[in-house]
Amino acid sequence: MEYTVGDLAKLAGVSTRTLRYYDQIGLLKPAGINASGYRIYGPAEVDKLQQILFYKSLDVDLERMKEILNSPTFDKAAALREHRQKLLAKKAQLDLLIANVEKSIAAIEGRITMSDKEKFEGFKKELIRKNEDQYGAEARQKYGNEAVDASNAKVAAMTKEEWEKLTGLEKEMKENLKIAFNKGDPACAEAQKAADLHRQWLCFFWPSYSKEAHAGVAQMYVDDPRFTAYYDKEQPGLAAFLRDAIFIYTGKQRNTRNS
Amino acid sequence: MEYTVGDLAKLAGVSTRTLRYYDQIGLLKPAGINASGYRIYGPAEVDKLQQILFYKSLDVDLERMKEILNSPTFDKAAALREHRQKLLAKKAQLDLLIANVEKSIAAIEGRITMSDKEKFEGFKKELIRKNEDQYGAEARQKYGNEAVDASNAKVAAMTKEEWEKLTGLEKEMKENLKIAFNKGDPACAEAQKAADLHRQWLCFFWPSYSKEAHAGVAQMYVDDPRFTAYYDKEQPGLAAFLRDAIFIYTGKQRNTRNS
DNA sequence: ATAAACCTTGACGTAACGTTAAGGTCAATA
DNA sequence: TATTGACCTTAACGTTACGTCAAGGTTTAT
Repeated sequence: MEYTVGDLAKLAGVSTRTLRYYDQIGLLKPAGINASGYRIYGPAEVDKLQQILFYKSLDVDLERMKEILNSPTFDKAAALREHRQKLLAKKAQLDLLIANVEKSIAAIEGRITMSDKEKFEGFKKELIRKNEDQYGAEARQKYGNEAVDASNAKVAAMTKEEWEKLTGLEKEMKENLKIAFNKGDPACAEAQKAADLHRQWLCFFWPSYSKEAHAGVAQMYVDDPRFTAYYDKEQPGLAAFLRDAIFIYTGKQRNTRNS
Repeated sequence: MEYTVGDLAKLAGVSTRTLRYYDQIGLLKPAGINASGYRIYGPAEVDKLQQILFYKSLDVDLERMKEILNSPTFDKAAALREHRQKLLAKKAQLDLLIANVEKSIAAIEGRITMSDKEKFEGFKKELIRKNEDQYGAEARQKYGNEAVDASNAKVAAMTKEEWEKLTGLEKEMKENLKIAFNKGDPACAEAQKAADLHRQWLCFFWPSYSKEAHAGVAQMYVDDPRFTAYYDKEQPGLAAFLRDAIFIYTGKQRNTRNS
């Protein structure tokens, strides 16, 4: 398969100017030149252009590409594996930026206040990474705090309205639940109100509501430690109490379940 | 808080030249100039610079930034949410590139032969995306919600025995996942084992398995705060790592993997 | 009071092309 | 056969987002 500049350009999605420039700087010379002075590229050049575009997507400058691609010890597979690693690193960096954005959204909405220093942390890390990228260092990944903040900030990714409604629902539910818990009766008005609010909360996530599913979730709050911990944190026994209230709300019989 | 160019530059991790340039082109004017002609920046400028750096990380050119930031209808929170969407889109694009790299490695190792056209597909898609990015097309992420919510409903309806089987699977998956996470490679054996266990876990609920749905759920683990919080609680970054592993797993599914 | 460490405004350099400009080549058509 | 239009060529200046001196004024610390 032989290509002229235009053919290869179209194939690769780059401009003909780009190919001529690569020829000019000696990055990608055509396989030959025909009688009328046209550049002719072969399959080897297609492969090399692919390599070039890969590296380009990584922001490797053309000078460095020449070094890499002209190296006699150049192992394609190894280069691609390295490339993959870099792409993954880039993605990790993106995660960091996303976390920062989400944090900023939260800040604007008044839930968190960020110090001026904090505002730039994501970008500073990016600078460091770029440096490391450029000079081939492979050390990285200790973004502990940021990642934790990221997961917190995920909540911020919801629209403001969603967030407010959700937190409002949850807060109201908990208030009712605590009052009911102190009364000790999962059938009392407050407990049933809490169960109803919990249903609304669930409906926020679920496309369709069913009593059975609702009861199932309530049971899971007791069986699954991650949920139990959440509810029992403020008031031990609250998870089980909520389950009882929901069982009554959904009409499920209180049978022999332990915990 | 008042800053001179050097102060702000240090804070933001940019050069003083950059700040003078932004002043020059009217992108970021200082709050004022003191008696000796020094530029003085205030908190509003810190915020604006942050916005600028956000957009810069997206390859938005400075001219467009002026339009965006000087727009009277400019809503910071909305802009950030849009920004976040773009970052997520960029990440999706990275996933595409990674898939392409994986494919190329396979091709080099003789498992597949790629046509010349195929070799450039990833890059062409990138071009399209860049265009869409530039001209304000919106994000489109449709998959995930229904599937995940459906699975939640099923979890809720489960018996305790089923639940225990499930948690067993999950525990084993997590063990593999943590080992893999420490290695840092979502393509390594443990990570892929974890992805496979995760598939089994999913098959517990799903009537039919599909790679696309699997990948969709993996993405949800990162997008949905409920899941992210769960995975990242023990090991920050784990949700994203699991997603990456699953993306590789679902992309490589064709290569004789059994279980 | 003098150096170090800031700040100022030019002004030229750069990477990786985009964009004319001015012209040669090739296949198909009037 | 001549011309059109889509190719190709080299040459050269333009662009973006700064980096990098240069030449000089200001502030702070000793």
